[in-house]
Amino acid sequence: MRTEPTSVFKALADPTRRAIFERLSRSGEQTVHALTAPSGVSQPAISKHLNGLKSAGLVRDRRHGRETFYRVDPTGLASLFNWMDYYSHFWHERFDKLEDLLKRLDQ
Amino acid sequence: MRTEPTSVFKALADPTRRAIFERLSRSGEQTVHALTAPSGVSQPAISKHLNGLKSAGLVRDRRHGRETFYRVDPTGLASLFNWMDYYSHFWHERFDKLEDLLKRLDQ
DNA sequence: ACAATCGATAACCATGTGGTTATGGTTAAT
DNA sequence: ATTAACCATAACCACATGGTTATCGATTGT
Repeated sequence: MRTEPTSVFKALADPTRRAIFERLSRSGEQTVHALTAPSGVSQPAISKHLNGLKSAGLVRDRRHGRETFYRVDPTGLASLFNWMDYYSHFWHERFDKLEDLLKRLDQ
Repeated sequence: MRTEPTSVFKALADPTRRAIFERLSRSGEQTVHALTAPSGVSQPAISKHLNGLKSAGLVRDRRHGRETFYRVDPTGLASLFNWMDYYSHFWHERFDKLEDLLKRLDQ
């Protein structure tokens, strides 16, 4: 695959946008209204952030009446996983599994 | 740990900066001069990018005479690994290993 | 001693970005 | 039929960002 991960890195570089993504990951599908409430920014700001996440392939939307539900698209992180997996070889050849690295970093 | 990964995401979101990081990963320690040559941008631009990577904890520098050598600091990616590991639980509960997810995404 | 090289910094510029308020189009509620 | 709610878009603003050229201090080479 090896797709260009720039858009994904950019989308996740903003704390507000990452908070939206994390909330959708934890709590599942949410309306714009529900995402706006605890965010501390205006509804148009949330709409723009959601559009950014959508352009990066990280979320999908579903219209139902006057509401729009957003949910995480897990495949959107493929480029990120690929990038980290690919370059981890150069940093830590001694780790033959990414999982091992994760365990060590947790300590 | 669960440190704030914003600075790392930001640092890697720029293609020029990511190219520098990737080159340092592949080829090891490099001077600013060596990094500037194939980059397509000016030396001050490279210096600024290196400073950004350094602030994010992704590289370290070593002065030797009039040259400055930069190298990857592998621990700088800890927050990124942590973030991805933590949230991968919410996306794909059925994957009990991150490694499995990587394999599937490669197809 | 003098000249050249390396790399960081300053000053500047164009563009991008994250926020706002205002508004309009749909849909739901009264 | 009106009114209210939901969400996207437009217009705008302040600031960040990625680039440039000019320059300077420090080191190396002649």
